[in-house]
Amino acid sequence: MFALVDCNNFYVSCERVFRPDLNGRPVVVLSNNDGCIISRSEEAKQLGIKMGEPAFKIAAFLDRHQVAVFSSNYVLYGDLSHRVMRTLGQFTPELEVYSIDEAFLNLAGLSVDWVEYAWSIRQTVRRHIGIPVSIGVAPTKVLAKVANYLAKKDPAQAGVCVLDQPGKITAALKEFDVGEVWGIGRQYTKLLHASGVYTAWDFLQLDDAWVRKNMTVVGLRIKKELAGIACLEMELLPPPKKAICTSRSFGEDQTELAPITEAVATYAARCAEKLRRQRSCAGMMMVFLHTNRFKQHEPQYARNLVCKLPVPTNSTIELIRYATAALRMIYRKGYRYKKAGVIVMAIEPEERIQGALFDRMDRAKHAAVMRSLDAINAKYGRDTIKVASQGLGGKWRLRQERLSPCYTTRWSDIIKVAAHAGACAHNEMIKIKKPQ
DNA sequence: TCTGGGGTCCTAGGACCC
DNA sequence: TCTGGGGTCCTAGGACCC
Repeated sequence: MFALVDCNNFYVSCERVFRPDLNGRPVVVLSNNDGCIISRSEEAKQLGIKMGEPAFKIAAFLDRHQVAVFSSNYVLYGDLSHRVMRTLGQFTPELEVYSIDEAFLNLAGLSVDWVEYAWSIRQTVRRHIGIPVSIGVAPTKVLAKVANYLAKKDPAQAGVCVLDQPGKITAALKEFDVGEVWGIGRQYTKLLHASGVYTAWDFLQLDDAWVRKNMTVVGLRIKKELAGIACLEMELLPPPKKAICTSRSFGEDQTELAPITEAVATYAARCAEKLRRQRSCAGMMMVFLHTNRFKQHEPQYARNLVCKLPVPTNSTIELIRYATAALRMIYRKGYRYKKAGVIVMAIEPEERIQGALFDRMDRAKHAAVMRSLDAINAKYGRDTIKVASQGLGGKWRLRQERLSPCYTTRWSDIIKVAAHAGACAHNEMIKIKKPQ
């Protein structure tokens, strides 16, 4: 049996952990640059606010309904996610962290009552971290996803759904929209509807050969999993990434090369950090730059440049050098740029890179410098030491006008609890003071 | 004024190898 | 009528996930 544990409205729930006054109120979290709605509380969903909606289009609506709006605070969400995962690890020998807010637990070998076990997981996470979760339990990962979906949607399930009997599974699949099945996206849904397939149960009745032909082996695997045959294994260690991308929209449109160079240097530095964290080097790099495609009346320009590096590297200094050189080659004056990014590819393990005969870089020295840089920044905070071309900040940086404090990761943001004189008279033992 | 960011897997077809 | 057999690597495009 597998359990899928999924945090409810995760980003919103993170914001509420330290703001209990927001419980029962509509709350939303915005994407980077305060662009789109990416997380909604139940109350916000009930108001009809849609996922992915651009915030500026519904600004007046949000105001009118007194919706609490937050910029995304990934430092906070990442930290709370770690804490949730650590707690989940106590309930299984095999934990797969599937995303920032989801994990699979392998329950094989446990002889427990599934419903009770799921309940205790739920209550423990709630008590330790303050985040509500939904739990689906079933014999395969895809079925666990189905169960999780039901746990979330059906209030009668109260956050837990166990599909452990063939009869229960069949009954669930007969009611289950095929488009909600994990791995079946918009295109396949369209295709299936055209073939008269509307529920997960209908899908199970299809011929294997048809599924294989029209939906590749991926579709076939989903079908087997729905039939209760486990094809997807637990992935206990995240495999190293094959490509790493760092890209951002600018806080404001940019026209000059200098600020864009700072941005691209910063993105390259982030890519280098990510490479070093997984102990690998990149052999190729792509830099891209484009204008705002939504502004159709303005001249549009989009270009990218791929370059092969002489020797695979994860040195911030070297990656910045190539990235800014590539940028100079694709930058054209006379456009209003919205976004740029750096992608590193052809990634190989650090200890297995192919040298070059005429390489004149002192790679050992770079590696030593990077180790120091990482150690200092880990201790004193990101970018305590950085390469000068990254700049000291500018209008290209993200707009984050409604950022919450980093309650759990920054000394100055930790909540202060102060006892007030005469508190008892006011029947108010403690008062929580919000940091600015 | 204003529209996110970061990934994976699979297939088909072409070029090439012995 | 028929044309050898067995491979790899790379790319572009399409699907999906959070």
